[in-house]
Amino acid sequence: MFQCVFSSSVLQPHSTSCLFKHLFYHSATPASQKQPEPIYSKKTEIQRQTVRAHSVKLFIFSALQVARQLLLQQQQQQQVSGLKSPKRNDKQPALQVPVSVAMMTPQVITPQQMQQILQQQVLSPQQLQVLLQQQQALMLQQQQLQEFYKKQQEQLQLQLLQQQHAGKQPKEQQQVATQQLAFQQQLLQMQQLQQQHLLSLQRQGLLTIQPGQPALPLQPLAQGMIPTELQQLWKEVTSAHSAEETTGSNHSSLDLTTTCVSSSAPSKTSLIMNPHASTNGQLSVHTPKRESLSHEEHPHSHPLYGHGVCKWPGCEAVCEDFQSFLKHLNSEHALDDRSTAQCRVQMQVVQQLELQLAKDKERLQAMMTHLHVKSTEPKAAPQPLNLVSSVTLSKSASEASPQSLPHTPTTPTAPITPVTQGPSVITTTSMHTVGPIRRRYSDKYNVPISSDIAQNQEFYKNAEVRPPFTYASLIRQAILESPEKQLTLNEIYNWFTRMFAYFRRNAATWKNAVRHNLSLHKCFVRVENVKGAVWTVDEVEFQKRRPQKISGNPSLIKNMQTSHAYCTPLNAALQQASMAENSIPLYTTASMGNPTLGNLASAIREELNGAMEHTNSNESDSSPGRSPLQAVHPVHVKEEPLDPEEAEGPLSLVTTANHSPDFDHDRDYEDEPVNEDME
DNA sequence: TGAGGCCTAAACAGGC
DNA sequence: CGCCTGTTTAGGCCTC
Repeated sequence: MFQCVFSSSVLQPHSTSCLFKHLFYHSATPASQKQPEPIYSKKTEIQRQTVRAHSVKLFIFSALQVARQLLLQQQQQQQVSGLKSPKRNDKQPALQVPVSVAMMTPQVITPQQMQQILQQQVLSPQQLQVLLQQQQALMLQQQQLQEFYKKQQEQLQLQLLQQQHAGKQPKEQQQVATQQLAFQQQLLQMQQLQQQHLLSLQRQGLLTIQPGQPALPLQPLAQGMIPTELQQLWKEVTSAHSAEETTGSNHSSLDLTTTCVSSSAPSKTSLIMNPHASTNGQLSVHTPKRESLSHEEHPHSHPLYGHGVCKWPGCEAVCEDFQSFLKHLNSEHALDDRSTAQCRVQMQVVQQLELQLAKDKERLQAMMTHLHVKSTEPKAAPQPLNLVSSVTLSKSASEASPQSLPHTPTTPTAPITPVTQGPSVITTTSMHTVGPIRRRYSDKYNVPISSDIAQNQEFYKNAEVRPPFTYASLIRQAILESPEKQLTLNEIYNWFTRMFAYFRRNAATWKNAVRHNLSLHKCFVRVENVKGAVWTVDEVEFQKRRPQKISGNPSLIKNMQTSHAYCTPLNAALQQASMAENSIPLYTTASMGNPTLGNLASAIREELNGAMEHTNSNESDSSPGRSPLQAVHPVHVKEEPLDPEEAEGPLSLVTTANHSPDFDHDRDYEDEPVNEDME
């Protein structure tokens, strides 16, 4: 970086501003991005590793030093001008600049030079002045707050003592507590102010925060403090501040050694924010403070001491008692390179853990939110984990209990959940085509498919959840739902796509399966009709192929429920509750909206949710909510164009008779042009 | 472990 | 020829 500035031929001897800009840049660049030669004392950097933030003064001083160096170079160049090319002449000395500056003993700069340099700064002198004034004002404020806080503390203690003796005046206590609270809020505001100031300095490049240093976590930490911690912090601030004040006068002398050696004060701001920054140069408020707290209050419970072993990372030295531990701590883990490095590593570990914790918390929150929603509705509509779900929830909640809200026949409800399908969303297809897809139980276990479909109609329509029924059962259901108990193949197709979002994609696959099932199973009888062939159901044959009935066997039902990934609790409820509805092929909207069934199902479902929720939540998590319109994959529609002629034929009767509420958007699946027009 | 059920894929044929 | 419908076969997975 320095090379690119100094060795470059671009840099002419007169371009001091350029030099300062680069110098400024480097001084404001995190150490990890820097060249091995920092602008201030490399020795200090390596040995202490404590200076992590550069104060404005330090920067000014460095700039002045470089300016001096540059002036010297210019003088030398003037003396040797014509002897060497500027390029070569610049190159070597320029590289030395930072080092020489760093190692140089402080020198006095004339006011003219100072003025010159300041004029060439990236920041104007006025800006610097303002920043310095801001810092001083903050310091002043802090002092005032500190004094005020002390007074408050004394007052509080006095009052507490008085009240202990008198045992009265809870009102005053409240007032004091309120004052304390207000003051703590003031403290927090103060810290916020300082944080903002810190950030502003950072943005302006005047202050360097090392990557990984908790400049931002500082605020949450401060906010998370309990009053006692704040109090302790103030004590530490007080001591550190007074220490800083003692060395503060040296700053004005622009003494590099003082500034750097007083690495205990790398910057006023950081010092204010964190007195412990002096120990390792990192803004760590929380851990050391807690350490000291616990150390004071519980002398023998040190976070670094436990079970007779020093818990310093990588140490594990055996200390027989606490005193020996303290000796060990002071001797082996004193403030040196190793300790500070280890501390920094530990800090990064903590940061990583905090990051992980935050992520896990977020995940937990999402899970809880999701489960809470699930527990309030008998059959959750697809709940994508995004902000749209809030709309979806309220909507689906009303949809899930259609008895509460009568359907408006012309308004498809699902399009309110505008969740687009994206690769980031785990689709139910991907989830269910592998595992649970095999678990079809309705045939075997006599779970009324019509009830399930009726109760979860909206769910199936909107969620790409594979229905837990075999193709044969679905085909039979489709046929039985028709007024004449017969359907053409295309009508069966339409029924599938209309009733299940799942079957709006991969049409070639499932249609092939439908045809395969129609041909394979004897229960499906092909009847030649005037318009062609229609399919009917031979119930006798259908019952024949379901010999394994376990209805009435609770244990098997339970196993079925627990092992089933779809709609299990609801089916369990329906198993017991919806016999009134059972296998009525032509269920109506009224039957769908039976409040008793719905409530009972919900109640039973809640009772069962302990073991089932996770499966359902998985299901729901993997079921992206989507509107039917969006769920209709245009590609698939085009791949498998449905016959609009059929839609106007017998199918219209079927849908009109049975699903008038959804007829309009059912048509959308059947009539592609309309669908696209609507979209 | 084997049988049966189910799903998926594919080939093939006939009709429109 | 392409598409739809219908049949058949094969393989794999799952449950019992």
